[in-house]
Amino acid sequence: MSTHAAIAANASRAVPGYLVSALAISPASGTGAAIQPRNPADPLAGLGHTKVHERETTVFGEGDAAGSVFRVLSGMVRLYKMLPDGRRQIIGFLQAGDMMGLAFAAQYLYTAETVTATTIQRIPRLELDALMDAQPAFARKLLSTTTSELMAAQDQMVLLGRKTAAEKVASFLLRLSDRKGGERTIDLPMGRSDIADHLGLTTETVSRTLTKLKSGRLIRILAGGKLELLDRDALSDLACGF
Amino acid sequence: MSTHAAIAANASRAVPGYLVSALAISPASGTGAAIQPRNPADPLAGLGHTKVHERETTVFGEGDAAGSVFRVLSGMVRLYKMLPDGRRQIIGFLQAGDMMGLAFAAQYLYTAETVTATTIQRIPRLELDALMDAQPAFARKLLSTTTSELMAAQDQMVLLGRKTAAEKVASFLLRLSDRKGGERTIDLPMGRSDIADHLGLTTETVSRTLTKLKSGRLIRILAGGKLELLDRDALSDLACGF
DNA sequence: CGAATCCTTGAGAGCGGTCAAAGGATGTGG
DNA sequence: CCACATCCTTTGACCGCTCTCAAGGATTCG
Repeated sequence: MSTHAAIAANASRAVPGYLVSALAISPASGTGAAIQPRNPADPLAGLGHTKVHERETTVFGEGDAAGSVFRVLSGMVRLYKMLPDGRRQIIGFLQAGDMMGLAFAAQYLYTAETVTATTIQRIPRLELDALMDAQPAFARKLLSTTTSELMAAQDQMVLLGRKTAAEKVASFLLRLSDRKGGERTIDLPMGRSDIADHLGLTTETVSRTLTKLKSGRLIRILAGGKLELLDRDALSDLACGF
Repeated sequence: MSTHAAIAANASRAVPGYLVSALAISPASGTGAAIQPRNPADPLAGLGHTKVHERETTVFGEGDAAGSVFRVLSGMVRLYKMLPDGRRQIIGFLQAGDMMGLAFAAQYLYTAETVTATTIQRIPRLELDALMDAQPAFARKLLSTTTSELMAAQDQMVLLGRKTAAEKVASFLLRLSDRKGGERTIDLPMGRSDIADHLGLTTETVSRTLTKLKSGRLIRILAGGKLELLDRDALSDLACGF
């Protein structure tokens, strides 16, 4: 019951991640805090094996045989699909608490790469299945979380299909902020080309748009890949509701 | 009980939520065949209430209180989200077997309108919850279907973010065909502006692109909103794998 | 500290959007 | 059953947002 309430609360985040197949089990998700590997309230705690991956390395590739699901405990991961000629679409950025590889398919349908050094829990499918059998409530939890991801994916469709470059970038920054609980200062550990491939733009357009937001005093770009939101209301207007 | 917890938590959303998922429960989906209301192999058979909706009518609107989920038994429905200034993104077109309104949110996150006259089964959330409690396998089935929807949503992100107009239209036509089991002749009951708002284009661009495909002998436009795929291989090359 | 990588900025081009109007299809009333 | 009105589609001309190509500058990492 308390577990269910917690999940429902996560599922109802005003602006959940833009991640895919991402499962935010822990209420600490998104605050930058890492998931604790051994938490009695976490059904996945202790399952599988946990490993630290270096920055800019591949966790699994599109088309690889899919035997496990993964959960990010700390750090950041990007998921993407590529067209034959190299065009790339980043499906989402995963942070602490998010899951990936959940599809019921024989192969992974996207590539997962670390952006920063990342701690990842690898859980064999069989263990996850066993957990769902043992705890039917867990299967419902997974359903709820997957549905939230689907909602986020639909928001992303609106962004990609109908928003201008400035609206896309503003939406992206606000999402990152909301994910950190609405903080003014956010991390941008990923490069401009990652942002571009997530928003359906080019690196040049992302850079130009950020410069424009900076000139308009809506944001301030800080050292170390950080960024401060100076005028959240103006950004929100620009974003057209994420 | 679990339902109560979910609803209470959802009611506390700071921002009206966004949408939901579409699922294909029936293997007969997309063949044009209608779902049978009383099929012993269908766990949803006989649940809720079934009604025929006229063409171009609203089933539910974004923001409406969400008390039921719906399943399309025959006909076609479009799901869309709108930006404040009227820009529209069609999330998807639903056919026989597809479900909508599945999000665990207090409000529907998108609008559902019929394209053609459509038979729709309305199932109260409480009945669906009861079914999941009674048949854990059904919850797993819903999870599997929702995951498939998520994969489709990710393909759509690639389409919207990285494909050209011609690639978008070719992908769209091939998807419709595949949904009908790969038939050469497909139905296009929706208007050009519906297609445009699904692909992130304008009606003019959709029209021009179809004309170009017609000139290139890749397709043939038939009377009554039908279309024939003349060169599936060429379309497939164009589409870059959907 | 040095070198590679990434970011920013500029100039110009092109794809798709906008505006406009003619051509067809659909549906309704006479 | 036909005439007319309305809506949708198609086509054309032009525009502008974003992309492409290019180069200088900043940052990061080994």
